[in-house]
This record gives sequence, C-alpha cells and structure tokens, in this order.
Amino acid sequence: MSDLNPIHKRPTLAEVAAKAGVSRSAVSRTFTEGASVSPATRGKVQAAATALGYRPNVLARSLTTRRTGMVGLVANNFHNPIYLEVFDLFTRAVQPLGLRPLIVNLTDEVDPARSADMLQQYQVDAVVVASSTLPIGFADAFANAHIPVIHAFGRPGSDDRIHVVGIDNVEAGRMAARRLIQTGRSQLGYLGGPERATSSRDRLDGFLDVLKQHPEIDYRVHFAGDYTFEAGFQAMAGQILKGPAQAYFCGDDVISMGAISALKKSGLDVPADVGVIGFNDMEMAGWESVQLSTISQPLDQIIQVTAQLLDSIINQSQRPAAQTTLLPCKVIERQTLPERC
Amino acid sequence: MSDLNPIHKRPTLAEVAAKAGVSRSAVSRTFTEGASVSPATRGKVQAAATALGYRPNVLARSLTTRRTGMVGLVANNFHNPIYLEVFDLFTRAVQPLGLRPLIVNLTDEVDPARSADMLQQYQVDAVVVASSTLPIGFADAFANAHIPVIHAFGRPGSDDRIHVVGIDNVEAGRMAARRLIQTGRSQLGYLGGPERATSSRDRLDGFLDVLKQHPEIDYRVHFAGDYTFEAGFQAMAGQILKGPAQAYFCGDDVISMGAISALKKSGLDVPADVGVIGFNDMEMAGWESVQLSTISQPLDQIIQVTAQLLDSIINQSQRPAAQTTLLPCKVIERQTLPERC
DNA sequence: TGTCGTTTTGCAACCGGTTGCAAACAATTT
DNA sequence: AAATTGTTTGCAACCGGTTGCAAAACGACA
Repeated sequence: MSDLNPIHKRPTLAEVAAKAGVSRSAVSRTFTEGASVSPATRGKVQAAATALGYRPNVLARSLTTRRTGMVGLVANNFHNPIYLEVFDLFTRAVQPLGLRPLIVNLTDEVDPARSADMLQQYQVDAVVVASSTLPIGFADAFANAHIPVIHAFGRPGSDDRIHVVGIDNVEAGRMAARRLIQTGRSQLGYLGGPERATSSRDRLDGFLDVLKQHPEIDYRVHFAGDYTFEAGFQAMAGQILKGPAQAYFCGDDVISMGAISALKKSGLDVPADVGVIGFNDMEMAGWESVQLSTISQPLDQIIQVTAQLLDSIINQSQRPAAQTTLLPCKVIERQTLPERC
Repeated sequence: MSDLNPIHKRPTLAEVAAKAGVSRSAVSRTFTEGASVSPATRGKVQAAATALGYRPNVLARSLTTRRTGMVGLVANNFHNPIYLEVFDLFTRAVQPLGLRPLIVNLTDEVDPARSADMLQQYQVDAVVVASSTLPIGFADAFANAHIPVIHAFGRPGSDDRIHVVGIDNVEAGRMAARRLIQTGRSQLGYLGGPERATSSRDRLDGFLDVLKQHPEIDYRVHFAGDYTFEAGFQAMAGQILKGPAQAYFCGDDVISMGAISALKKSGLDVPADVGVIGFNDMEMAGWESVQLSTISQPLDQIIQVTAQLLDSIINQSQRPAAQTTLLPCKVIERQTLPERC
C-alpha cells in the first residue's frame, strides 16, 4: 500500500475503453454531459471505470475544450482579516460551479507583466482581482493578455474590458459624513487608508461632498499609510498630538481599531470624547469587547455577483461586455459613535 | 483592442517554429531548462517567440512531464485570522518555487472521497492539509489517491504515507501548565478548542501531565465548541457562573479574546482576578489594546519546511519517505498573565 | 422484407506540448 | 584526408483527452 514508487500512474481513458470493450470515444462520451451514448455502453463503461478507479484528466481535456475551470484569485493584502472572509465566501461560491481558484499573492510583486505571464501559462479561464489597493496596471495587464478580468472591490469605469463589482465608495463617504454630522459634533475627521487606494480617495470625495454643504462644520483629512492596526494607531497618535477632532470616519475597521487603541491609551473616551466609525464590518467589529460602529459592505453579495459573472463568462462562447455592479452599503450602529440627535 | 471575440487564441509552439524556421522540437528545447540547443537557434526562436508573444502552455506540458506545478491547499477554518497569515506565508513561499496553490475550502465538505476526486482530476502534484480540525479521513483519502500529502499543523504518526510538519502540542500543553503554575495560583483551567481537534486533546495531555505532578493545584477542563470568539465567550461565561479558576490556558487566541471579553463584561479584571494565556500569537495578540500573553507557533518555519518538503517531493522522481518535523513553541509574555513569582 | 430516418459507434485527426532516437553537422585527433 | 568524438537537429510517437464525420446499427413503417 505505502509504495514509494516514483510516480503513480492513473488509469487512462484508453485503458477503460479496452476493459469495457468499446472505443475511446465511447468512454469520452459517457463522461461528457449531453453526448450521445446508449444506456448499454454507458453501463459497460461506467462499470469498467469504477473497477479501474478512473477519473478523467481535466487538464488533458482542457487542451481541446479550451476551458480549464481554473480562475486566478489575485490579492495583495493579507493583513486585513476581511480578506479571510473574502476567501471563504469566494471559494465556497465557485466550488459548486466546478471552478477552482488558483491563488496569486501579489504582495511583493511590482511587475504586472510577470503576473500576467503566470496566469497565462496556467490558462486560467478568468481572473478575479480582489483588492482596492492593487495598481490598476495589473488588471490592465491581465486584460491585455486577453484574460477576462473581474475587479472585485474595484472602481468603475477605468477600462471597458474590466468587469467591476463592488460598492459606490463615493456614496459610502457621503453616508459616513451624514452619520457623523448627525452626532451634532462640529469637528470631524477623515482618517483614510493609503492615499494611493482608489477606495480611500473616492470615500474622501463623498465625505467632502457632504461637508461642503455644511460650512459650519470644521473638518480635517489624513491618510494612514496602510490598512493596518499600526498605521491607524500612529495616525491617530498624530491627531491626538495636535488636538483630535470629535469624531472620525476611518477608512477601515482595522485602522479604526488602531485609532481607538491610541485614543484609549491617551485617556480619551470613545465615544464620549471622540467618536469613531469604521468601514467593512469585519467579524471582529461585532465582538462583545469591540462593538465598533461601522459601515458594512455587502461582502456576500459582491461575491455572489462575482461568481455568477464568472460562470457566465466561462460558459458563454461569446464573452459578455464588461459590466459594472455597485451594491449599497449600510451603517451598522454599535458603541463607538454617539447617538443620533 | 477590446474585442469580444469568443475566445482569444494564443500563439502555439508550432507557430513559433514556423516563424523561426526551425522544428517544433527546437522551440520546445529552448524553453526547457538544460536541453541541447545551439545559441544560434535559441536566438532565432526567442526572437520569434517574443515577436508573437508566445508563452508555453504549462498544462499541455504537464501531460508529458507528469508534473503540473500545482499544489492543493486545503483548509476548513476560515474564521481564524491565523489562517490568513498561513495563506500569506504559504503563497509567498511556494510562488518562487514555480508552484501554484489551488485552494480548496472544505468547510462544508463531509465526504473525503469527493475532495480527493477533485484534487485528482486537477492533477495536483501534492496537497497540503493546513488544519488541525480536519478529520484525518481526508488526508487518508488523498494518500489513497496516491497524492503526496503534507499535513501542516497535524499530529505525527497517524499514517506513514503522510508527511507532518507542525509543533509538539503535548509539549506546548506542558509549557502552558508550567507557566500557569509559575503565577503561584492554585486553581487553573484548560479551555480547549473543539474536543475533536487533535491539537486540543494533545495540549490537554501535556497540560495534565504537568499538573499530575502538582497535586496541590486544583484544575478543571472544558472544551469550547469551536475556534471562535463566540465559543470562547460562551465557554468562559459558563465558567464564571460556577466560579472561575484563577488562570486559564485557552486553546487559541481567538478563544482567549472571547474569554477575556466575558471576564471583563462581568467585572473581573485580567490578569488581577483571572489570568489568561492563549495560543498562536496571531497578529492581533500584539495590538496595543489587546496585549495577550500567548504561546507562539513558529508559523514561518512551519511554512518554510512545508515548502521545502513540497519542492523535494515534486522534483525528485523518487518520493521521499514520509517525514515528521516538529518545531518548538515559545511563550510570549504580554499583559494577560500575572508575573512569574 | 426492404426502405428510410435516427441514434449510436469508431476512425482518425487534433489540442499543445515533450522526448528517444538516429541522422546531420562540427570539432578534434591521428 | 580520414576517422573519431561530441553536439545539434528533426522525425515521429506519445501524453490523455475531444470531436467531425461517415459508417453501422437500430427501430418504425410500408
């Protein structure tokens, strides 16, 4: 049983055919949905196949069908717990469709061409870019390589070859601003993620959009360098030093956690002294000891739409035109913001 | 540019050969490490290849080389942030080796045969089971399908076909017990993960091993149903109701967080009233507002060893005999345990 | 029983590569 | 210049499947 043989050889279609006493085509056909095989031969083939423990080689098949069933899942932020939820939802959404996610970590990668190369070599049927911080050059490179691209959590309209499914970050920024104004406080702050992230900038646009209509309210803007606890902590520490605003919209829950930590550390109460609203509604935000008020993205819907889109891209011979789906966010009230008044 | 053509056809080796005016073998050889090609033809081929934008089709190649370069990464716990670190480290460790992780989410899967099937169809060169809660039946099924298996975070010795790389959970349990005893407290508690997880049971064994030598110390044992915050919270709530012990070893950092949250909620101070030591040293444990004392697994080493093992499994024609590597843990002192005394 | 329309079947070519082998070529040696 | 050795090259078969096409088998009907 525990043979250390070089490499184990699986039974092939030809062997099954021989055993069943039929042609190779017959075997192929019994394993292809909707092909023409009589019940009799199908029976013989199936018997032989199970006897031999035969499984069709999907990769060999892909050679002629030109479809591998593999999709690239590219990401570059592995420090934000939200991505674990994304991975979970995504894998569970695509597995039933017969698709296999090939995961690509672009954390250290700077050359779009190289990653496009890799995906190309593996003949992925499509690629999902799950990131709002990856330079658009990457998605472009994939599109140039004629790989269908879905940019999840992306910004719409950048390229008509790239499908986008995500949220309206500008509207989310407005939403946050409105909620902050409802606290009745007069000094607000925006503490964004990295400045290069389109999500950060778009949310700021929405935020400012609303604040421009409220000249009585003072505000300030600052970008944390990164979507991390540490960056949030540092950024808020800086704010505290120059006298903090009375309520902040943070670009991300993890940043919020860092910010709150800094506030508490310097003896300020949340939300009595400073209110905080985060973004993402990651699992931890709901923990008893955290209770972070935040704005939730409809993660599962985003993934559902992405999966459906993948399905139609892969199963239509004609590729659908690039489409954009933006889903609505909502405010989740917990304990880090004062009541509405 | 933005053509919606059915499916884009990439240039093939034959076309490159035609353009370069050489045989198909010549082209194949220029793209195979260490094959015999003269500098002259190599030059011609490379010119033609770049002119056409040719990339070899790795999957077609795998047909003859019997090596796909794909490895299955199977996991079933997507609620524990530690796995995000695992994914990050793993993908970054194997990418430079030319390996591609195919991620398999077994959260809802109960049938080992079905997942083995899937991996088999995709001809993965090996599979890494990254979980201590996945029933051993799965790893067995993979081994039965003649796929080399590395069980990361697994328990040694269960099967001589399965490589194991992880930690000595029994020793970790001893380590925790010793540290808890050093607090000088006389009522200790073990708050494990799910009872079915081998890691939980092994740590308990070590824990009891030490406590048996200290009859003066009282202890209790309880299993949280899951490696989640909620489970930790509930479990500790139960403890509080019947009067909690003075210091706990929790099976996981997330459980610890839940437990601490429950303690604080009911007005108990950590560590003054109840001390807590966790397990894993996940990123969050070091956050300013958390400062969880815990036991760290050498995650990066585990992944490094796994990657090396993969490399040797895949690149030797003779498969190495199953080997077990157990790496040492260490106690990370922070704020949730009283000082040693 | 013969004819005709439908299914079912096998042949053979193809998908995009690799590789053993022998022929062609080049570089040395005698 | 011929013989020997080593390197490059192309042919052709193969990896494990799919599929268009024509022949074979089947069933219904006259």
